[in-house]
Amino acid sequence: MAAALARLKDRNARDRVTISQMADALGLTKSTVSRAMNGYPDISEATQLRVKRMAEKMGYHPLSHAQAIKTGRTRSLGLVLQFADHDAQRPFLAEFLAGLSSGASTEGWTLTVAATDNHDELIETFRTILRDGKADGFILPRALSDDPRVRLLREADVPFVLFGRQETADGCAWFDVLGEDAMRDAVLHLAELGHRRIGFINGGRQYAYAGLRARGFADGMAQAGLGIDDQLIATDAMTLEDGARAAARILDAPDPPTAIVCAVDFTALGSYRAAAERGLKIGRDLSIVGYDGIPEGAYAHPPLTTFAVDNRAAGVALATLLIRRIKGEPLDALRTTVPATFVVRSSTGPAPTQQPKREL
Amino acid sequence: MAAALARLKDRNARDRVTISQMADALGLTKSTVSRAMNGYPDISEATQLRVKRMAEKMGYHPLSHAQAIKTGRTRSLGLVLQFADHDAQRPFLAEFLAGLSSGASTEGWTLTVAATDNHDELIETFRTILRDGKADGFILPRALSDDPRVRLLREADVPFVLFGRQETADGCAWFDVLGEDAMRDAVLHLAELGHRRIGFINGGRQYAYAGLRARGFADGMAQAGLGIDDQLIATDAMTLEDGARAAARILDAPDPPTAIVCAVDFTALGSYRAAAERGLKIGRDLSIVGYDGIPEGAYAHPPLTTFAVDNRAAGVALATLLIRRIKGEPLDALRTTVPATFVVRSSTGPAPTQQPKREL
DNA sequence: TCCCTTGCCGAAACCGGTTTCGGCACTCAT
DNA sequence: ATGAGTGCCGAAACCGGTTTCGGCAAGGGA
Repeated sequence: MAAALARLKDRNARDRVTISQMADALGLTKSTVSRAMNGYPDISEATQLRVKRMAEKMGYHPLSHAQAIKTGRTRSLGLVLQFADHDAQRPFLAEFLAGLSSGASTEGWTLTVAATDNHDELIETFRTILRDGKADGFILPRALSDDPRVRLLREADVPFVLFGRQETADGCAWFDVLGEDAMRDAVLHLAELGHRRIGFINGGRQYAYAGLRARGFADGMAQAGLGIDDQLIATDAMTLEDGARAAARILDAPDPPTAIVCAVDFTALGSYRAAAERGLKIGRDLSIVGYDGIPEGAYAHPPLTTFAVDNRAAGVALATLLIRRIKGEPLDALRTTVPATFVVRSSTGPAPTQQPKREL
Repeated sequence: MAAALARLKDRNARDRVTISQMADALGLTKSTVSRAMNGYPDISEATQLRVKRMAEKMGYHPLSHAQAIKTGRTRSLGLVLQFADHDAQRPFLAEFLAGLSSGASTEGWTLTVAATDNHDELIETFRTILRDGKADGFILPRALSDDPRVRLLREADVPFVLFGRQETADGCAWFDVLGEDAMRDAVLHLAELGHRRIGFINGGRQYAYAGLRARGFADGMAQAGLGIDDQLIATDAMTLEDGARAAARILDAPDPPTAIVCAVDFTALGSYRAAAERGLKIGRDLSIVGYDGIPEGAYAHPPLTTFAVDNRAAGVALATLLIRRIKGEPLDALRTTVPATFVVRSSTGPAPTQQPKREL
């Protein structure tokens, strides 16, 4: 603790070591030290090593904003959050931030975040951050199918990475979880349990993932040799209430399903409600599979079978991708996907042999 | 949109206007422009106005990291999040961030955030941010009763503001919500409804608020002329599960209460569970008052009576307080409290005239 | 009228880095 | 031996601001 405090004071006491002090200590000039630190080829291996060792020893860390004045880059990642829409984003935010921060800091970068309410303000926010050089690039969470941020940043030639994929992937780096595979596997899992009529509650179609997950569901149904009944399909459900509504409609269809796949955990939890109102016991009369892996799912009754996505890992990945992007790596090397992990709990079970009884 | 794009490009196209361009356009020198922009008294009113008008006209914004090289200040606020403990913080995070960002940006400041998992890393994180000049001060969320961050930053003479109050308030600026008043009013509200045996489920005692809320509860009981039964008191409950456990113990006491005040909404929701397991109908057999105003409370059955705290407003307040602190305002001017707003919903009702029946 | 303030601004140094430009001392082929 | 490269580093300009210092002109008191 005492040591930590002393090191904290270092900065305030202004005994931060500068490049000139390094140069003096080494008997070199500032320029040589600078180039050695940055690995310029015109500095000999031996000198580079000597300089870097001394930096280690003296605790020399170049001041990022002093470098920025010449390089224009400040070693910080930008994140602009939008809260105008539903708040489904919130449970993920903490984990996601932790991941971003971790990914950034291991490379010596930092994270500057801003939040906006409306669209106009959003653009203005990007502009301000850029103008002030507070970020060298941006992480764009929740890719939209037609994303104005992407158009903007791409044309302005500002580095960015998407969390999510876009159809028009040219000119974009991204990281994404394979939601379509999850939806497909959900269907196959249910089919294996004997379900033949399966409903699907998709998320907001403005998001890029909606198309992918719909396709994944369809693929699963096709692979399982099952037909899709439009009456059992719902879209644009993001919240618990949306899910309850959608599930209610689906369950009240003339020929209701024995299972529902939900593209979003919240709507799965909403389906619980609709099922309960109809006297259906989840896991027995009706199977439900969610997606996201929100903590509430584990505590639900019964615990929700779902596909968990690791938002912390996503943050780490996105941060490192963006840093590489800023450093100039080609785009095609900067596209990554990971699978969601299937968590089988108790909301799925064998298909009921007869039509579920309506006890209410 | 096109205009927005053009302005975005501004920065990349490097046609950002510098202080030298300003000087040329005005027929002044850099130094005069700089001092005029910063309101130095040795520049005439007329010139200051002329310069500022021109800055407006040309869109001149001094580069914060260029200033920082001399001033050491970069116009950014630091926020270090900790996720080691329970995740009760999460639902507030989004609103809180939005508030911070908004408060910062209206003053032309930005927000640097980092997240850590463990304690050692925490200190290291502060140090790194400070060393790199990525923040001029810190916002410290969730004040602890004995907070190592406070000790550290105070001794290192780094500006900061607390979200929450401390006993040893000397040397601290803070913002807080009057949780103690809320607890007191909760008791008084219940007493007015005829309740005479009232339980209390407090939050984690490591947090500064716990002591305050306990005192508020005690004050309310005293004002209502009611005695406190230790068997109806629980502490250190933060999560829904904690609340369920605590409520179970309290409800199973020899002489159970007809109402419970909870220092944390999650534990109030947990109490719902314990009550349901005992066949008690919330709002009739058992009244519950929460605190925080989490969204889930509104959707609970029955909707939770609680004290809502505006985390967005808290963020705004904390950001502006910190900025003023960094600018050198005296500490005593930088302490603010606001009341929580009482939201009466359906989890509170008149005290049952007879002992509640145990239907289970 | 003269000197001393005072108000206002310019000149230049400075902050902590990066980058361009050259130049010196070695090879190495001729 | 000589000229042309090449490897390696120093000198100095530069980035976009801030700050110190000094000087000029106007005003005011004696």
